[in-house]
Amino acid sequence: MNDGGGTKTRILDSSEKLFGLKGFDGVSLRDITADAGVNLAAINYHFQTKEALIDAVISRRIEPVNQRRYELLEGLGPEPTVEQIVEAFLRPALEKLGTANLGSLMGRVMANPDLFVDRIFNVHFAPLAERFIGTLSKALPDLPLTEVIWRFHFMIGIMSHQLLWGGVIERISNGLCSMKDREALLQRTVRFAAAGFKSSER
Amino acid sequence: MNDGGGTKTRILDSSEKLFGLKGFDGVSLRDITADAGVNLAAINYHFQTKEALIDAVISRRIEPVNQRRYELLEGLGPEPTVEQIVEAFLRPALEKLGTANLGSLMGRVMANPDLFVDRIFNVHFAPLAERFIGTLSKALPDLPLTEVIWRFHFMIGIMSHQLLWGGVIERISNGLCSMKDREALLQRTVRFAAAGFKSSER
DNA sequence: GTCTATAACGGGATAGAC
DNA sequence: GTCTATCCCGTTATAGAC
Repeated sequence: MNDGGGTKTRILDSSEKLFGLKGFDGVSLRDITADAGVNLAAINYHFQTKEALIDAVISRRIEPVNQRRYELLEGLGPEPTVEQIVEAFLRPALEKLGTANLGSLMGRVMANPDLFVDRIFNVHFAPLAERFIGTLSKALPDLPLTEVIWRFHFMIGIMSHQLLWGGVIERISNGLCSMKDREALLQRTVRFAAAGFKSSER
Repeated sequence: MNDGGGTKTRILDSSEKLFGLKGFDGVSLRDITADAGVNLAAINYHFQTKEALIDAVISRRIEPVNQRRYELLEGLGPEPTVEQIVEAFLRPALEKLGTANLGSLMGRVMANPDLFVDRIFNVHFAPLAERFIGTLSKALPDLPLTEVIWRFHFMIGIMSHQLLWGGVIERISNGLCSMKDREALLQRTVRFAAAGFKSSER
């Protein structure tokens, strides 16, 4: 249950949690009102439609994360290493999405390309992706742009999977892999992805 | 539309296609009957419930892929390289899942951990994962088992994302990245993942 | 095995009082 | 802004004729 903040915020918080847990189609507006302790009509009053609610839930979290990515990238100096660029991209996702169910929420977004490629990806991610791909290209001058883009997608795949499976990864690894130490997880991921980026083209 | 094979096969084929395109919750039994050209009651006759239909759709495709993975792994000889092991895992996914919408179907599975971790993952993937992780551990004797498992998950993430976003990746990269040359894509993915596996632990 | 018809239910959205 | 009550639609599943 969720009883902090105003009605609108409580709706967003509960939606975020439930969407992350069960997917967008898997959660009804009635599920949300029950969790948020608000009336069904309040959702339509504040957000008109379910689709608009979904967009509001996502946008509220994407922008701070991407803002932080820009900040970290710009704080790197003129000739950043691949490791630093990769970390600038991944750290905010683990930091800001680490609490609550934001991780699985973003995982749900990445898991629905057809649904979000126009509404979310092209709006919120495309400019950011271009910026990071450009910076990576400079740090990897021998790698063709096409190859950089592919590898950027590989990195996004690692991140999405981590966000989605974070909740069960400890269980299916018999307790060996824990998400608790986020800094260690980040460094582990950065090493893997950076090594991939720096590998020879053939 | 789909008009080959018997009723049961047509239902499976259409389900596979539509589930891949729109997700399990996003497709109604009526969508399936319309595409398959069969009657609504035929689904209940052959599969009883929607959940059982989903499981049947998935199981029909998972086992041949995993069988091929075992075959490739066993064909490698006593001391395979990391590249060879990674390729043995990834190739069947791209080969057998390359046609139709099998790719996005498997992506949907990987995108729903809570739904499938018990029904699918633990049943079909767990033994396979253990086998591959063991083989990778032998090829990477200095890497702790925990680290091998983490990196195995990173690889799965790359694969899942590729399966899910394959359909839109060409569009969002302005035509630069194409899924058409599957062999090139496979080699590109193997290089990236193998480099990640072989990177130093810290 | 395959159809029509329908039951039984839950979904999103809205009207209108307060 | 928040409530109750309700509309209307699509959903899964089933009954029963053929």
